[in-house]
Amino acid sequence: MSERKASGDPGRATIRDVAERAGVSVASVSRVLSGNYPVSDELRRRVMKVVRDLDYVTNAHARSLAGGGTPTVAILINNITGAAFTHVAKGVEGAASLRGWLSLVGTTGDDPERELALVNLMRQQGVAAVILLGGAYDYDEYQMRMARFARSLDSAGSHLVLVGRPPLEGDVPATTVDYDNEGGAYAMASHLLSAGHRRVLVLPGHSELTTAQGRLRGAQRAFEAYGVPFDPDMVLHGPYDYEHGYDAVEESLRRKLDFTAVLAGTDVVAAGAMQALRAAGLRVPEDVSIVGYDDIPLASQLTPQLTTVHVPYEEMGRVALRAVADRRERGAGRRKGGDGDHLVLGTHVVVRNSVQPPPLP
Amino acid sequence: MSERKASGDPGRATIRDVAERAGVSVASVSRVLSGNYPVSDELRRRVMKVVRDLDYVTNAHARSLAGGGTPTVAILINNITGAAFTHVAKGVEGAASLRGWLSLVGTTGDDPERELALVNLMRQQGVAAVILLGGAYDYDEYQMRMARFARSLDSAGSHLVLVGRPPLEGDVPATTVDYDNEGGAYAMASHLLSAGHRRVLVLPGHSELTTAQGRLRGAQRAFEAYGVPFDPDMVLHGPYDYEHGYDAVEESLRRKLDFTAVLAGTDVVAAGAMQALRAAGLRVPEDVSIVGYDDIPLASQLTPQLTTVHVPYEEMGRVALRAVADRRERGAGRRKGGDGDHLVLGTHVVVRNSVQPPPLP
DNA sequence: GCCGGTGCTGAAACCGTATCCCATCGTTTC
DNA sequence: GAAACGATGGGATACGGTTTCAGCACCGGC
Repeated sequence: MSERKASGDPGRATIRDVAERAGVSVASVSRVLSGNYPVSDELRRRVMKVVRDLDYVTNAHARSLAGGGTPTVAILINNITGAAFTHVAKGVEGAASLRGWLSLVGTTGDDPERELALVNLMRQQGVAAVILLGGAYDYDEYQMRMARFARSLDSAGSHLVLVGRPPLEGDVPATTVDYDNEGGAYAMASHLLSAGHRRVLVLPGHSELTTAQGRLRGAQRAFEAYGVPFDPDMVLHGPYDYEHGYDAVEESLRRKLDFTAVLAGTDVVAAGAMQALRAAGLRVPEDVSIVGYDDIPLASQLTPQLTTVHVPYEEMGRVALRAVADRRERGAGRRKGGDGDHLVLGTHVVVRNSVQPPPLP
Repeated sequence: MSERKASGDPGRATIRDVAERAGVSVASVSRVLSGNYPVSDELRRRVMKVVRDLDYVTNAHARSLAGGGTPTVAILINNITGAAFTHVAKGVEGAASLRGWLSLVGTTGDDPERELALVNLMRQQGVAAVILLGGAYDYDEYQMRMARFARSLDSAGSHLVLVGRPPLEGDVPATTVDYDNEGGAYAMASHLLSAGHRRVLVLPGHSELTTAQGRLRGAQRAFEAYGVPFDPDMVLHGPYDYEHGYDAVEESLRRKLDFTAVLAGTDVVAAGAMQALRAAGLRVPEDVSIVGYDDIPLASQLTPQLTTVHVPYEEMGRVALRAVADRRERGAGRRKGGDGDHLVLGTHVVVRNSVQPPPLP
């Protein structure tokens, strides 16, 4: 019948196939499908029947090349099995699909090379925005690297969004969605101090990670506010994982450090710490109190349930996507820094059962 | 200079801009960038310089429209914050990016409507494969629905991969990557039985979920093999979450059910069960033993560490992607069912500290 | 010195869709 | 009854690349 292709047609059906079979023009099919142009009922019926018969779907690449197309956002995350930031991804994804947007997910595995490659890949895809999730390492290079990303994406009509990282300095075209990291740590430490604890083991995280730095600062400020001396020897840095929590507490006990509470940088770290205390025969919270940070589901599943800082991760994801959508609607207009490009969400302490006043000596 | 665009060029640079500025043809730029055709060093240098100056990246849509383009796989998952199947996603993503492939992630939220919409969306994107993650509900409709997906994707040059679901019946163009679900449950139950337990509370999961059905069958077979009567009253169905584990055990204790062990359908369910036992003043494993399923990180972070069934989730993801890549390389040739389109990976029991012989009466 | 390669480059033809612009046809208005 | 008009349909072009095909320059061999 058709001279373009043999009957055993292997590839997918095109809009031309539909037009031909329905006996109408290609333009009409396009109009029926996108529905942004008046079409007679008769034509619509004819076209839709063929569309169903052929199980036709439009080619998204061709569509977006021709100007249409569904907007897409890229989510770049360190580790998709990680606890906290997958909730941000969920928030972004949910908000995106609510608007009919698509989301691409890439994992960087903490590798700057891979991060660069992914940003470029996403730029090729013409994404509406690249959303970078998770705390960053505060190397000197970080600012420059991100600034380069931001400008590069911006000049390609895209946009960089940083979630859970510190904002970029200077006049860089990027949006930051942040939470009150330091404030949460301040409140959490205050909670311990007001319960009477004075000797606190602090496990803020990796010393070069921006979130760890903020959490440590918050804790220090709380100590100052309470007039309690802050002992640097009680601070143990390390990764945000279970093993670090376990090892740090084990080590501290071995070194006979004197503490009545543990301020963990993360709920997972707190879980490890709790396990180590228990292995040493200490009770939580009767002998030692523990607090975490993040308020992931695990926090309420531990025994005892963990007092921790709630971070609105999913909300942050939604906010990030809204920021992208907003800026796209009003034409990415004037920026000039400081505008609405740094959004900070609040945190708060969730009191559960892992804190008690310290035991009498 | 150029008559095509004004100097304030807002959009991204095109290959034509590069060609013009380098004083060469569009074809040459394309050849330099894709590198699949001989080009003189001089030309390459000239082009690459302009590419760097303009920070140019090729338009992925145009590229894939013209035939080239990087292959993309779609990962469809119920809940990106879920525990087990995110590891599959990680496996897929890792294997994909190792080959330079891209991965799209969509979440279905257990909604068949959304699943349908996403499959169509992915079909529009021209993905190499759609990988569906997680157990399925065994409604009558399931087989037909999946078969339709499979054929639809197949005819569009794509492919359906089911991970952690039962394979489709009949001659359907789909690949299934599965694990020995029933075998794992059999081994796990045997472990409890051989420790001397006879009264076991079984929390297999939602009764219509295929994975739950398999786990229940495996347990039953083990009881039969040991000649131990299987009491249906000791089976409590429910979702795979912490709350269900907690509530089921609480309820069982209230009803004064007599049991010395809990066989949970999931590590998370086991965690909930453990918490409930402890809340009732029972010790694990001295008074009651508990086992889980999945071997997610949580399992080794509980106190006591959980004896469970290891499922090679991440490996399954890698295997799924390899299957897609293989079939694409050898041209998706002959199928005719049964070929290599059902891959089963093994499971094994991981013995930790949550099982002891039952206490003497 | 001429002819046939060889090695690279350029022009043009697509890929599949959206949309601008024009043609057509049935109505309404004077 | 003619002209103007609104409502639709069709043809052509653009989107940004890849790839085929042809062409040009330069080379060696006879």
